[in-house]
Amino acid sequence: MSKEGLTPRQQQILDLVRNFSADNGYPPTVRELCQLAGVSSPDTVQYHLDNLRDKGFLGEAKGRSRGAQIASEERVALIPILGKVPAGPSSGAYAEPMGHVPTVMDRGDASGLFALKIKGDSMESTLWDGDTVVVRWQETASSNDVVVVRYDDGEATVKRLKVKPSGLILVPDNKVYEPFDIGDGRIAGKVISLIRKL
Amino acid sequence: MSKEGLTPRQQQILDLVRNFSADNGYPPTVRELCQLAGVSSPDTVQYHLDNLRDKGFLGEAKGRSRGAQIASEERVALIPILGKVPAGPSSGAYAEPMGHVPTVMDRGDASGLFALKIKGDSMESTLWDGDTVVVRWQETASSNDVVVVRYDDGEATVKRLKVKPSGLILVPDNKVYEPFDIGDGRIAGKVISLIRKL
DNA sequence: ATTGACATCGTACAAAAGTTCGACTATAGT
DNA sequence: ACTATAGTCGAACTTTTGTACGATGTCAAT
Repeated sequence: MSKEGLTPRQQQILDLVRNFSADNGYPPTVRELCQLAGVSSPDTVQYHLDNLRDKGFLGEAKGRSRGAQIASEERVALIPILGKVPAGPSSGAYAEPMGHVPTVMDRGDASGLFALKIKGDSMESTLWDGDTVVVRWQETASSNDVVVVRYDDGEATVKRLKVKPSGLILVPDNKVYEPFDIGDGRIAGKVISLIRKL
Repeated sequence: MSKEGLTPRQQQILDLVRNFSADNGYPPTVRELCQLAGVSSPDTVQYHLDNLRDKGFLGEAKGRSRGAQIASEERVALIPILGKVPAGPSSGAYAEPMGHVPTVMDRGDASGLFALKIKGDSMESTLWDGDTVVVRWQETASSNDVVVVRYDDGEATVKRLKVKPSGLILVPDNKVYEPFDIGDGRIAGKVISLIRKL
């Protein structure tokens, strides 16, 4: 549990696991690690693996093949990039999205997340054309949150939310555009993160 | 090779592999997929796996346990977040970084990449305090590239580069600060991508 | 009616892989 | 000297796991 004080050997084994996983897409076996680390006995590696698990650097997958998986805080989920905003979190079971965005699974799982490509300049200075945003499914949000709003015709838009007594207002960060009432739109999610290629 | 025309069943199996991998940190075994897909014969799953490999959706790891790894274009590498810019790409063998940033391995591997946390407002409007940037190790860059410059005392800075006949100029995007000569600094890398939590 | 793609089944087998055991070495602290 | 920690070894054992085989069923097109 300590998360502190890895011996040099443990550090090395952990790095080996990380690199192997990144290179191959799956963790190494005990014996593959033997080779990589230059030791001859599987038990030697197993010994270090057990310690790394105890300290929380590896997930609890003892007994399974290639069970030397990196701990979940460091693990990564691929969240789908949706072209349009679909009906809801549970939809689109087997539909192929535009691509995937890797996200660290900091707090629990990533099943409530999706990504969108930004088109247009209505949120300019905050969000640029071509940016990718990560969105969490939620039907309510607070003032100044950047939200995804879905309309019945399937169209979706990303705007900054203002909660007024009169109702919900959507304001484009780009001053060239005018704020407008949400109308029959509904909040689909909140933008929590931005990825931009420079 | 076609990458097109997945049958519904193949689509489902592929999704199962993706979800399992994201949940567990390693791909499923043939028999685990049997359960997930609701079929009883390992050969049925194997049959679909072979097809998915042929079409390029899965990597070539036939014969190995848990060899149903997602194709490398969709795979992810964890690149280290370095507090300070170290000596070079080959350094810091077993040093533990501040954290990791997931990145899709679009073009080959991600070993030439690292990440930095932005501090200060000198690049404001482009880069905000707290942003994480992904940097590719390289010692040269072009005008208008955002670069990481390293000084002999170990200090590093992120600025926009201007190549002038008189030499290299570093210009902060924030107009409050003045451009200055690179001095004895050297280019360590180029900022290629930006990740911002909102 | 027949062909071909798609999909499945159950069984069997050989290789891969996690685990365990007892013993051993080296180092540092008490 | 004694002891605890870290690390290693090699062999044996038990599952797990990928693979192969032969047979069957469905459905659409020819």
